[in-house]
Amino acid sequence: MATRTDTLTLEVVELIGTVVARYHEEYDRAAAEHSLTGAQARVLGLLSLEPLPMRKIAVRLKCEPSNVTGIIDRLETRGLVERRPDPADRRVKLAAATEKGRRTARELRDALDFAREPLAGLSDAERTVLRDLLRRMLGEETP
Amino acid sequence: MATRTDTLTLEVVELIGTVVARYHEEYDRAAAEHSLTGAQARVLGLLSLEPLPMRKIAVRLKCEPSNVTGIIDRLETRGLVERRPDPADRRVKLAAATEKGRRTARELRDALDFAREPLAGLSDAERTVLRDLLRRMLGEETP
DNA sequence: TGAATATTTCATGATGTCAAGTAAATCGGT
DNA sequence: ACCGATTTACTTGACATCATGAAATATTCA
Repeated sequence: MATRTDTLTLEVVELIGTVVARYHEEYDRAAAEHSLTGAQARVLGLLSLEPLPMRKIAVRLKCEPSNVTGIIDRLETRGLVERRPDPADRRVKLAAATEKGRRTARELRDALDFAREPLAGLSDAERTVLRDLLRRMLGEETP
Repeated sequence: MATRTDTLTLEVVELIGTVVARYHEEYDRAAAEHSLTGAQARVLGLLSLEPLPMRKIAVRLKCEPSNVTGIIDRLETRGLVERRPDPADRRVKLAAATEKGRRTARELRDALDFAREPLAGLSDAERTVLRDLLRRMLGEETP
């Protein structure tokens, strides 16, 4: 592969590493302000959009379902999430954000300036270019 | 801030989220192939470049020094890392990759195709643009 | 000598895996 | 349509890793 070790590629790889690190710092910082861990914040964010069965949360998180049990337990203890039965399947438990949970998720989103604030330094045209390059890098087609 | 909620910005933010997720998948997968955790692989990568005092590892990882003790313990048990005294300061212990550790780190690096392989779809000019946009996003100046 | 620094140990909690267990749905053969 | 076997969803328990914070030890520095 011709692109493996040239300086330019390595530079981009390194920059992406920095982006990843910066992203996590911001995310964990915002979560910690609400006394949440990164995993809890992530799940709360998912559930603020729609209730989900435990199993689907595990798929989204790419972890074992047994792990989700604990995360939901801790969010439920704090009144941010509740378990509901699924009327269509009695095996399933739906985890749903409470009103308090949705409020927290909204505050969390607003605090997540990581990619918004630094992006302000780029013009619209530049952001468009960046978007398209990232899309192609991720293997999506530009629609 | 004018850039907070426009569609373009949110798209870019989402793409960056995807990049972060993809990066971790690749990293953890590559680490797991050598029976290493993400944290262990990261530390081993650092130490394959140069020996470091425990304290500096903690700074790089942005965690408590007491945490590093355990990570180095586990790498040392597997013969990938060794602790050496610092001749200049007897309080300090230098963690250094062993020959086996350096070999593992090299294999790990070679397996880390995350950002290299997908980058192959971009031309040199595009990669240059991407590099410069990422740099500016991260607040570095283009030298 | 006294304060600061580097590391470790211990207690604790969150996250992750895996194996086993319970409950409910679904499938296949009669 | 029925019933036993399998699959699916979730929880529990045991265990490893990662992370923090407080306290202990050893060494350096002012």
